Formats: sequence, structure tokens, C-alpha cells
Amino acid sequence: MNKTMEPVEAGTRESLMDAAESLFAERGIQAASLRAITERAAANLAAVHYHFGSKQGLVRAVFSRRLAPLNAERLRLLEAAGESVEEVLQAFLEPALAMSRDAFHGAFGRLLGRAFMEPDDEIREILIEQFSEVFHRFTAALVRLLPELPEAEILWRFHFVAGTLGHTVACGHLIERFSDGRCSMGGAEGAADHLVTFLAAGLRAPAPISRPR
Amino acid sequence: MNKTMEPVEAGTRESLMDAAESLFAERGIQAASLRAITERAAANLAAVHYHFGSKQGLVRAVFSRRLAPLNAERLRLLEAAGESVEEVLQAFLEPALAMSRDAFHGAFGRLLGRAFMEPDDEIREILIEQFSEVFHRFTAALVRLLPELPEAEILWRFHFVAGTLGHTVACGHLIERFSDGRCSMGGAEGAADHLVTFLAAGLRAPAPISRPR
DNA sequence: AGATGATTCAAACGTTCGTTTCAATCGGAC
DNA sequence: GTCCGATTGAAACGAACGTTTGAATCATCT
Repeated sequence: MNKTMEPVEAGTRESLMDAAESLFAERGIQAASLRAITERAAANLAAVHYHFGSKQGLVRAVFSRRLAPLNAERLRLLEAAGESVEEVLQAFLEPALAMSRDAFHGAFGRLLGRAFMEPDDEIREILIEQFSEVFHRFTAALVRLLPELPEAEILWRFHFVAGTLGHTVACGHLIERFSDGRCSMGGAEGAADHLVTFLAAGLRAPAPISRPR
Repeated sequence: MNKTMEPVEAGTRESLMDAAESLFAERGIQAASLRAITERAAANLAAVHYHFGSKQGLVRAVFSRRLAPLNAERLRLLEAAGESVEEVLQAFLEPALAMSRDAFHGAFGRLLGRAFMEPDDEIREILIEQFSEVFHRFTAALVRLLPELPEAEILWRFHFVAGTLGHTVACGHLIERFSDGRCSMGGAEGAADHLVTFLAAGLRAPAPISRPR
């Protein structure tokens, strides 16, 4: 057992999670082999099973390590937010965009954006568990701020907000390809203002008249 | 060589693409093995390499088969669209949502939404090639309809539109999980009106004042 | 019927994967 | 120094993968 609670040295466990995080983001979870991960972490192949039990356990640890602080920060900012849709949006978007900007945590931004699309059942369960409180607290705040909208409409729109954020942090590079460099903002650097403006207007839109189909 | 240009029977080639499409959507491209695909298609394992050369060739064929008609329909609807942001949006969204609603083509909807996040280089190149004209034509139409916005802002917002659509067709099931069934609209069934309202308001928002960071 | 090219089939190849095993090594406690 | 649990190391396992091969089968034309 490690006597010191705060390890100062590298730490095989953390090195493995760092290497896995970056390789998951680069190649996808399935395509990132334990051999590539342990090589990047300068660790032994068997270390994964010693510390995490299995590859699935490593995946779980990689997501849990960052999702808990990320969503805690969101809830903290929501508490401090005022009564405007923009401030609530900022509280939801900024922690994820900050991760995406950070060179070190940037890999997890791309990984998280991709995670919602993962076919893997357990990853989906992890996300649903970790995001459940955030989803309920933020939609509740929006219901209070937008009393003229039916609750179902709020749920749809928050779903859109999350999707736009995920697409931005995971595929921010695509906009540069499509725009032939006319949008030279690297990744999610300048995306925050664009996102807030766009999404706040969408959230404030009057309820749609549901057309017969 | 097949003498009749229109085969009436099943057709191994098409069966393989159908099976691959559904399995790619269910498990992801990497996780869908050729053995599972050929089994579902009731074909031999070697048939993939005979008809497509490799698994990568099958992936290419699966995407190209649907993307070309999808984007052609989008351009056709854009030609017929009037001068409102809503009609341009409809032209972009509806063909994809129709695919997502269709029980048979529904699998490709989920697959396409996930495709933008794929780490695979060639898939990204296929998407960029297939979407390049759609992207330019639709952004050009929006630039004309929203002259008060800088072009870079339009590009960002169309990027958001595409992301929201992709997230909706690929992760429409998530909203049911998070909302505890309060949004009972199955998949992308009733999403069209919500999407158009939300996105049109976002597109029409005044340009953001870029804050110093 | 026989020939010919297109297609299907079963079987195997070599590689890579996650996982397991067990011995070697390390770091404090006594 | 000695012991002991925690950690690391090298090597191998069985399974699953994409791919290849060569013969068998099928459809079509002369």
C-alpha cells in the first residue's frame, strides 16, 4: 500500500490513464490497443490488468477521472449564474470548452464529444450516470428562465445544446477543412462566443407550431 | 457479367452492403467483423473481398451508396427553396431526417451521425468530398439570406447546424433516457419541427461581440 | 453437351488482440 | 539483514480478426 496519499513521482496508474486518454482520442477506444497504451505510458503490458482489471476498467477510469470534476464545475458555475440564459449556457459550455482548449486535457475533449456516439453499452451507462444530475439541474434552471416554453421543448433544446457542444469539441477541425481556411480559429479556441450567441437564440425561440405530418 | 442491368433477386453485393450498414450502425465500423456481416447477409466470408476488395472498400461503398442521393436531394430542395432561413434549413435537414425515420435506411442515419466523429482518415476524406458541394452551396445561400452577418459567422453556425443534426439522428435515444420518458417521441420522429425552430433562431441571432480573452 | 467466365465455397494463413501466468524486483516494517 | 505485500517484468495463451487461396459451382453462349 502506498503510505503517502499524494504520490509525487510519475505513477504508473496515472501514466496509463494519460496514455489511454490520448490514444482513445486519436484512434478511438477499440482501435487503441493495450500494447500501444502501455508503450506510450512506458509501462508493462500487464500493468493495465493489475491496476484496472481489464481494458474496460481502464476505459471506465479514464472517463470517471475527468467527468466528475467537469460536471461538478458545471454545477458550481450554475449555482453562481445569474438569471440570464447566457449565463446558464456559459456554466454548461465553459468547463468543457476549457478542457478542449487545454493542450493536456484537450484529448479528453475530443474523446468526450465522441463518447455520446459510442455503441458500447457500458460507456453509455457511464455517461448517463455522470450527466444525469447535470441534465436535470440545467433543464430545471432553463424551465424557470423560459416559462413560456413547454417542458418537453426545453428538453429537446437542451439536447440540441449538448449535441452542438459535443460536435464542436470533437469535430472542430472539420470547419477548417470545409471553409478552406476562412475560419482559421484553431479547434475550439474562439468557439465559445459563437456557441453562446447561437444557442441562446435557439433556446429563446418561441415554441414551434407542431405541423401535421 | 450480369446481362440484365436491373437485378431482381437479392444480389450478394447489395445484401452485403445492407448487412454492413446495419452492423456498422449497431456496433461501430471497427467492431463489426466481416464474419458477422457475411453471416447476416447469408453470404460467404470471401465474398467481401471478391466484390469490394477489402473491408475498407466495403465501408467506402456503404457510405457512397447513400451519401450521393442524400446530398443530391438536399441540393434539389435547396434549388426549390424560397427566401426564408427555415426553407433552407428544411432542405438541409429533411433528407437526413427522412432517412432516420425510415425503418430500412434508419441504420444509415445513425451511422452517418457517428461518421463525423470517426478517427479513420479515409472515412473523413469520403465525408469531406461528399459534403463539400453541399457545404458551399448552403453556406452561400445563408450568406445571401443573412447579409448582416460576417461570412465567418455563417460558417460557424452552419457547422453548429450540422452538428445538431448529426447528434439528433445518432443519439436521439439519449433524450428519452435523460428525460425519464417525458420526451416519448421515438428517435427523430418529431424532431424536425423542434430542430428547425431552434436552428433558425440560432442562425438569425445578431453577430456576437467578440470579447477579449 | 461443352466451354468459359463469373461467382461461391470451405479452409487455412499470419497477425494482432486482451488476457493470464509466474517469476523477478522493489520498498518499508520488524 | 530479513521478511512480506505491492508492483513490475517477460513470455505465452487462446480467440478473433482481415485476408488469401484454389477448387467447386453456377449461369450463359456456341
